[in-house]
Amino acid sequence: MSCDRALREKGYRLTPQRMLVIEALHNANGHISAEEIYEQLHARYSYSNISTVYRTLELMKKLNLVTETDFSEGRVRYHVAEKGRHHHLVCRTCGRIIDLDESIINPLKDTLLQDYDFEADLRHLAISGECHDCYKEG
Amino acid sequence: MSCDRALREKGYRLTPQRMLVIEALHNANGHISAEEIYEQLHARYSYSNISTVYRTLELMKKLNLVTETDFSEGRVRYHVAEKGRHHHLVCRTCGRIIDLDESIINPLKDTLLQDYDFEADLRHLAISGECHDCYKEG
DNA sequence: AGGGTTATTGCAACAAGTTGCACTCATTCA
DNA sequence: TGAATGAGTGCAACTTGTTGCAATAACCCT
Repeated sequence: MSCDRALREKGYRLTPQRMLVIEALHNANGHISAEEIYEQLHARYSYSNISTVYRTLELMKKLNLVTETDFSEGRVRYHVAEKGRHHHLVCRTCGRIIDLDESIINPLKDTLLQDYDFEADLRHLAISGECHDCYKEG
Repeated sequence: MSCDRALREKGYRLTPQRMLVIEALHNANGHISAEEIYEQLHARYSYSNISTVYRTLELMKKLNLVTETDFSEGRVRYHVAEKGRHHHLVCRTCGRIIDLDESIINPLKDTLLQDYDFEADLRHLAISGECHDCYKEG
């Protein structure tokens, strides 16, 4: 759906650069890096700069339009917020990734809200650890 | 207690650089950054390099001697693992930090282990969100 | 449609962290 | 004790991401 409109409605300008960043995010099926977004932007609009990509992503994070997730691969990845509310378990040994429904975090969120009056932002986590097979061997 | 001994026992060498990194970590009350560790190291041992600090911290993380925590301040901070098992709630609006006992995460850890056979590494988290006062205003 | 306002951009410099390589030196073993 | 081994280091180059600033251009208003 329309990230474009969300930006406009909040009073932000809809530049060609921003439109292309949004398009790249929507076309990516799954998680895309800033560098990959920039490649697509630059291919169609050569007077552009990766700092614009970072600034656009920063803005979209602030507006809850994208989530940022660190899979411990040296760069973070982005994902349209509404396209899938989920988390990941990342095995530090074999790299295997297990997907998780968002609801698994709800009890923790509820506890933090009730006991600490804290509204935790826990969308799209990548939780590091060890999967069953690797744990057995280690 | 003796990080020194832990390194030796695992067959790693105890160099002056490593000893000074360990000392800085132990003397710091609270969370210390790589840069701060390097300042202390360099003051006493001028032929040293910050990459050694990073490599030592990496090794100590692997051996569960230190934990690394990202307070969203542009650099991560380190902490001797045994000196306090806890987490932090960081308010993204006012920056306030609320400390949390380690046990708060246990139900989630248990769920991940039972339902997904996944041994989650959830030590020393900094959970971002909004505290009561800021949430009321937003 | 055209002009003014100011958000947004490109650029270049910067900061944190990582990596490959050649050299050093702690440890092992004869 | 002295040589061989390879873990550990310093250095320099690199990667990802951030920031200040001057120039640009999207949007609003007439």
